[in-house]
Amino acid sequence: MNEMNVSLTPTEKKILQAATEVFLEKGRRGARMAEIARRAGINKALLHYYFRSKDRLYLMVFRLKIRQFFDEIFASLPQTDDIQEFTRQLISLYIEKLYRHNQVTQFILWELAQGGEELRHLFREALHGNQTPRVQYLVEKFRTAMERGEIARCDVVHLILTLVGASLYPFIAREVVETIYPDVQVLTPEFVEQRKQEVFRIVWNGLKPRT
Amino acid sequence: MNEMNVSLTPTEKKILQAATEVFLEKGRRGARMAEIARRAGINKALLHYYFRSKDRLYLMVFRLKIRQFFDEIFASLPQTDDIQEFTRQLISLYIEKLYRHNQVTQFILWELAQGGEELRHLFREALHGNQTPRVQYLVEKFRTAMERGEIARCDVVHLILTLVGASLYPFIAREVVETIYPDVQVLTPEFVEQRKQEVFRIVWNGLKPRT
DNA sequence: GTCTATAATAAGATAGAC
DNA sequence: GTCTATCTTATTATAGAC
Repeated sequence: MNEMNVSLTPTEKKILQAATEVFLEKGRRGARMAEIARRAGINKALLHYYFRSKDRLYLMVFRLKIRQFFDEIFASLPQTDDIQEFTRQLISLYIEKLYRHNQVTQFILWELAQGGEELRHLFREALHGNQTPRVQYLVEKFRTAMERGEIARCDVVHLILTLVGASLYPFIAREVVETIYPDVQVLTPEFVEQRKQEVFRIVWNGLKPRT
Repeated sequence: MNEMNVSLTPTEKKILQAATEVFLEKGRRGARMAEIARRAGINKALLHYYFRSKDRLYLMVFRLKIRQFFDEIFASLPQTDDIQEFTRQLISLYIEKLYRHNQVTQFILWELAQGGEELRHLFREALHGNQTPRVQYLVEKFRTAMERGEIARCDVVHLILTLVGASLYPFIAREVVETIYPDVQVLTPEFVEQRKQEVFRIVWNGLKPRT
């Protein structure tokens, strides 16, 4: 689950591993090259030999993780034509990925806190690049269902904001949530399953055709 | 809207103002004392004269803002006994505060990214201190309504996670959201009103008694 | 490729004059 | 209270030997 891309030398892998850890814990600015070197079992000079600067190293780590995350999601989009089932599986997939790629949610948090510039960059790239068909597939799916009257006409943007916000929040605010509700353990299969069901229930309530 | 507490000297106010700006932009570690001093129109020595260290200054700024935020919310909790109306007003109040105290959401983001230690501290303080009655007022309100059958029995924790997540997300991911949906402007009265309605609609769907 | 040593500078904190 | 000058340490980055 933690492998970096193959076709990297063992040293590069060690560095990326260590860098990931430190950037996650301390953030882009708070991270220290010396600590990354220490955890990778090498020295600072070698970091610069391989990645030239702290900034380049950060971008390498960050983009690798985020791309991997979204690639996995788009690679396994549900195929069913039943829009209710599609929605259920989509939410389940998204929350499952948030759960399994916990590092990614942490990176997203850091990025958002800094203004999200790198995230915007990646999104623009994805939207203008070869990800476009996959993104459009999603939008088309809902648009078609809406035209067919299989789901209610509604503001799709707000619905997506609700879906993403409700899914993401427990993972990014994990420590706080677990403090306020001591019997909640976010990173457990049980909680994740409950969350999938709850988000689907609430989103589908907002989608299903008015009767 | 931006005033710091009164009973502060003009210099202290200037410092807190400047510190707030810089900590918001750069985060706790990324912020530079020299820049805070420059924006406050003074020099570094004076910062330490008033606040002893960067850490103390940060905590002062952070706690001031967050306390003010939650105090305002708890001070104006809706009073109605109609649970539907109560829920509507509660969501409206929360989103309105997120909108008006945009700096607070930014601080919350930074804090969460760092693991939320300071936030946890404040919550524990609030839960064990004189805020307890107000917090319990909220919980009791929903519990009572549930016992009376005015709302469906459901997992209140998940409902609150949905409420908070759906409300908070557009504000913390503003830059990204506005990149993906170029016609959305989060910090406008129009969007804020739409969001209030949407979150209420979706939450109430999850609350209203099964028929 | 990997290391040691060191440069160059950035940053928090303080001393001491006024 | 406020300033200038300075200390001390941390930190990124590089030079140069092996």
